[in-house]
Amino acid sequence: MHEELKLDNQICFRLYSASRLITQAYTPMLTELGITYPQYLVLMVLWEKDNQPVNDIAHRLILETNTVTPLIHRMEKLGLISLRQGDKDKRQHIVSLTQTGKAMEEKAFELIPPGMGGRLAACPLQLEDYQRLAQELDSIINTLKK
Amino acid sequence: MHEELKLDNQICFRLYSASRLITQAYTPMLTELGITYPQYLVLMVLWEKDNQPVNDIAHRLILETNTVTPLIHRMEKLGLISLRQGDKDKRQHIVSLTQTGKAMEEKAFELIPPGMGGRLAACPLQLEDYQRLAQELDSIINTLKK
DNA sequence: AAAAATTATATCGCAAACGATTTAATTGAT
DNA sequence: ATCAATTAAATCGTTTGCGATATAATTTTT
Repeated sequence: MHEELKLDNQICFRLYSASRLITQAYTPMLTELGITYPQYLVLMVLWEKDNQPVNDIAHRLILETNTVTPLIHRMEKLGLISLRQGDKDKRQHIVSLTQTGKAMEEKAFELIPPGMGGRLAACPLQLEDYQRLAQELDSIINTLKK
Repeated sequence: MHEELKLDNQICFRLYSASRLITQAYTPMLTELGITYPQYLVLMVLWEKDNQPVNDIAHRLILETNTVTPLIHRMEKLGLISLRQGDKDKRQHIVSLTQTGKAMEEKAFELIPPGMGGRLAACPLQLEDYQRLAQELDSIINTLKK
């Protein structure tokens, strides 16, 4: 039995598990909003800066367009965003928030930070632990994204 | 614009991105072995302890059986594992490694630790950083898993 | 300016995740 | 012992994630 191949020694498995569990913790609030976690990510990108081409959203989320395109189209059907062709570059599809999409920011603000705070209240990590964790994760992300 | 809803302030987005990127870093080696990352996780569980029911594997990986069952069946088709009914509890399906599945441990040992070491060599984190990271992730995982 | 290379998005197919439900076997309660 | 509750797997449907490929528009080369 090689130590390197034990599940308990895998940082990757921890990231995978923590990521899934924390996404699951978001789910009750997101269900109340009628969206999924990746859809919430797209909304956060657009709340910060509206009217972005698919590619910029994908780049910001470190995803490929073959993931983002269908996601965007589902969100269009939900009435959260609208699409129009770019006028400078006709290949681009510019994604914009609808009124519904914009209005969701306030609802998310009321639901999600308190909801997640409650969910993580039992976690022994302090503010500075989360800050260091964020830095460590950024190191990994920056090393691995090409 | 609420600070709490900025992408850059989300620990969850960092976990999601780091998890996907590190899984992607495994992919070239796993492709050489002919398996996926979740299949590799199942193999690690079985390399540590062979002949486990589906439920125990799911529990170890913090997954539901509706994820693990199809995964197991794909691995059976690949010839990595075999399934038999439990003799004590006939509801259980016991998962066992085949010779191919057992033999893959050595190949994985030769490919994956050096491959991932190379991929993360440019990452500024030190051994103690990874150890602390592991602890912090364990805190989150233990808080959120019911 | 025409041809070649690049880029933006979309399409296709497959493997995960996961909520919800189903089936069969086991355990617990009366 | 019988009936109800629980448990182990499986099935179904939807959304992601991603490799591979396709299409159309733009940029670069020649």
